[in-house]
Amino acid sequence: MLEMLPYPSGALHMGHVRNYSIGDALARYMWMNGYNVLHPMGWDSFGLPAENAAIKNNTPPKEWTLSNIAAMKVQMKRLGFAYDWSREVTTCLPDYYRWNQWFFLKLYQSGLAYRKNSKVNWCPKCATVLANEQVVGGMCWRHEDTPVEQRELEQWFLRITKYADELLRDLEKLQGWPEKVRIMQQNWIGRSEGTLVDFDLGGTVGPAGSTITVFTTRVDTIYGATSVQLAPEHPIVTDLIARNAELRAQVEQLIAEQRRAKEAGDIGNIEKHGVFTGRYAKNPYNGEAVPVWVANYILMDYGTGAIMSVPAHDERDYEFAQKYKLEIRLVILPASTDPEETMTAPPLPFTPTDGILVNSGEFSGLGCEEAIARMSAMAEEKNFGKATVTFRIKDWGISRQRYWGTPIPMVYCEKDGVVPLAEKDLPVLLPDNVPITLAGGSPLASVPSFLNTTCPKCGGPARRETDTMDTFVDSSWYFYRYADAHNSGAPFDTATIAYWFPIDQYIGGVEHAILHLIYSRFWTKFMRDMGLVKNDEPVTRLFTQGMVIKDGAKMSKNLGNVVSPDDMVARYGADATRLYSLFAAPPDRDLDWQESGIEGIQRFLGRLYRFYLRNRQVRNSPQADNVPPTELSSEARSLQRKLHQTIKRVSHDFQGRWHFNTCIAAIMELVNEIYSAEEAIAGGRVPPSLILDVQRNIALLLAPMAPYLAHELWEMAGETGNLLKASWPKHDPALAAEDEIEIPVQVNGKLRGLVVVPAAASEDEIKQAGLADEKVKAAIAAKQIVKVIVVPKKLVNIVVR
RNA sequence: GCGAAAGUGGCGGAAUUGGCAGACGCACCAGACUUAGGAUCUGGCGGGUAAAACCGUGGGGGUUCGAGUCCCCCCUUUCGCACCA
Repeated sequence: MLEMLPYPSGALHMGHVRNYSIGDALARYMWMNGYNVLHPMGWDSFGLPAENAAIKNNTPPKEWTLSNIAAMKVQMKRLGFAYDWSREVTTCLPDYYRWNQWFFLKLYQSGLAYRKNSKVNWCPKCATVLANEQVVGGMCWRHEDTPVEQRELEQWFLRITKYADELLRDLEKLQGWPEKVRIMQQNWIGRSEGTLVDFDLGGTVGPAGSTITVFTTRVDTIYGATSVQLAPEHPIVTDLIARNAELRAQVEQLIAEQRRAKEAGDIGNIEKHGVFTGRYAKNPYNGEAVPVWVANYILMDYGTGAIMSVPAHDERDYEFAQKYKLEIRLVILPASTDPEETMTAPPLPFTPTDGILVNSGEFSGLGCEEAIARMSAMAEEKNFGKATVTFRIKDWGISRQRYWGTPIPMVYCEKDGVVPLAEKDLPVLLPDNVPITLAGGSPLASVPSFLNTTCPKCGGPARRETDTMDTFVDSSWYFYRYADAHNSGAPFDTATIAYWFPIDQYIGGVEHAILHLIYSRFWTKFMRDMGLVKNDEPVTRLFTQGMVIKDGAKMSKNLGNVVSPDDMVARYGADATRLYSLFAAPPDRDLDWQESGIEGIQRFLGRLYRFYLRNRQVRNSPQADNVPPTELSSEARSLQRKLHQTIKRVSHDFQGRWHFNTCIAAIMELVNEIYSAEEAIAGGRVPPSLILDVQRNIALLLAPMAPYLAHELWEMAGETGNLLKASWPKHDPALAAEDEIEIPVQVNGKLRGLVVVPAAASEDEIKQAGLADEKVKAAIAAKQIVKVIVVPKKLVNIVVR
């Protein structure tokens, strides 16, 4: 049972309290059901806020982070979450991050970590690089108002794309994950099957034989291609503008437009512009030379950065062709059972894939799908293209120009170039007393004692890599460490992992649907391939809880609507705080925090407590003197029935849908029932053994959700053993059963009366009782009964005319 | 634009399979206890009516003896994706 570990910002917020209250309730429930539950906690403790705090308060990141951890641990303990602290994982400590470095070396050896000069996302506020996943709508994921810039930098990348296909395919296996998260990952991976086709530029531009390779998912429409469109940053364009000043100016404008749109996050709405290069490229299928354009709606980082433009069968191409009066050539007709329709030209652009090819040489008459297969095969045969698969997901850039992260264990030697450290030289320790600025550039580069080292290969002078790792590296495998937290010879022991993994249940916010959860899946697959783990996936079941809302908005410091857990605990107690976070909404939905709501919970707990206080003497009653149900007073029998019904309802919700709000409501109903039986209890009409039974069971039912009070009540009921080791109660169906039930009687579907019948009444008896009801009689007087519907135990409906 | 989820009293939310809509809690009203009540206990509480009738689950149609629940169309909100070739 695992909840996502927090970033140690200094204080828990209500979102954490909710997340951990859900997880703790489930862990405790599982313990009471006899399972061996591993329920750990840790700290995702590298990252930028520690550096910001260092600047602001002049406190070293390490000090700030460790004191935050200490403070938050106190908060967690106060809330009563049952974690195994002996397995605590703190990612910023060397005994953890050394294994990040170890993994990095393994990745490097496997060719999965590599260095590349590339255009990267740069957040000026963070003064560091961001992974693609950390760019949200053109903005930094941490600074919603800061546009991400593009910079050219040399960076370390992890080859997550090697697993792109498997990451996509295995989503199928994750049936215990929310559909929504699977779809988000599927979109992120963005697999697309298509064809690469070379358009020959030979004789028209550049050196003879040079080609433009386009990527298309609709090669079947290629006879309708009337131009080729290049991304403004395409290498061929770069080459062309080097020799054409006029074109250069125009292309630069396109680039600027594209960049602006990207930064504004509305690249989807960019006004399509283009410029003709004056060159032509040859369509290898029909030998036709089509004009080559540069257009701002073509992105260099998708596919090949070049497309064939088929205006008749693509919306974007259609729009573009209309604007520039390019030829629009129809090559697909609708395939319809109606021959008339098949012959008529469809409204343009016509994009379905179930049409029939026309004007397409030898391929005319084929259906689209078959045409795609045959045309791809032909391209490969004749060596001008091939079927291919592209992905939207890119390799994971992990270099960060920051101090507070895992040092990357590589050195640069003048003689030997890039050299990995040996495993025995790990960990590369993060030095203390490093001046932190947000000036940009890696802070570690300013620390000579860190920077200057010797080459592991030749022993000559070398300098260390000064970038640190993205913190998502830390969280990609932290949960494995819980299972073997003190292993100093390996990240963990494989056999131990095989016992605990995959994680049965992981709980956290949906905001990690892509970043953390896709990196973790990648990391697991890599570890499996190196033989370190046996599972293909880290997490069998994932649950994403809703946000905590106040006054209609997500709690945030900016809006000033945060509720402090410490305040709540001080005013209402830990149990009430936890219980309210479970009661106010089902866990998958957003929760609206209302101060008056938690007061109601506190009242309920008080009511419950007073019942135990008033009836302390029952603890001495012999449990064995059970009175047969038939000999109980009606008040006692009602109470007994309600008790067993409550056990049934609470157990059911714990096993199924985790609607703790209705669990708590059920226990409240039971307490209300107790209060209505108060007089009977005082009058001695409820046997002490039954009262004691009620007391013991309520303590058990409440134990997962309100542990402090539950333990106290458990003792008040005369028990001394550990409540978590007591078994979860079972209801007795016979005792839960009603003797009599109320049956609504409808006439033509409208409620007209209520009759009380024995629970075991036959259909006919129910029907007769319904027909005999005075109100019903009145409603059907002078009407003809067409039929009578009797649903056993549910209702009677009399249809009259 | 595409995809998903949601829409129920004054509020948070119940109604697990088509079967008494509004459990439970909050707020509110009344009463009891009390010097006092922001404590506690009891009762009331969708709209409407003197009481009924009747009307009520975003709107409009439909299926059914019966629809919050199933089907069709539409509206609103939230989230995700968005020239992905």
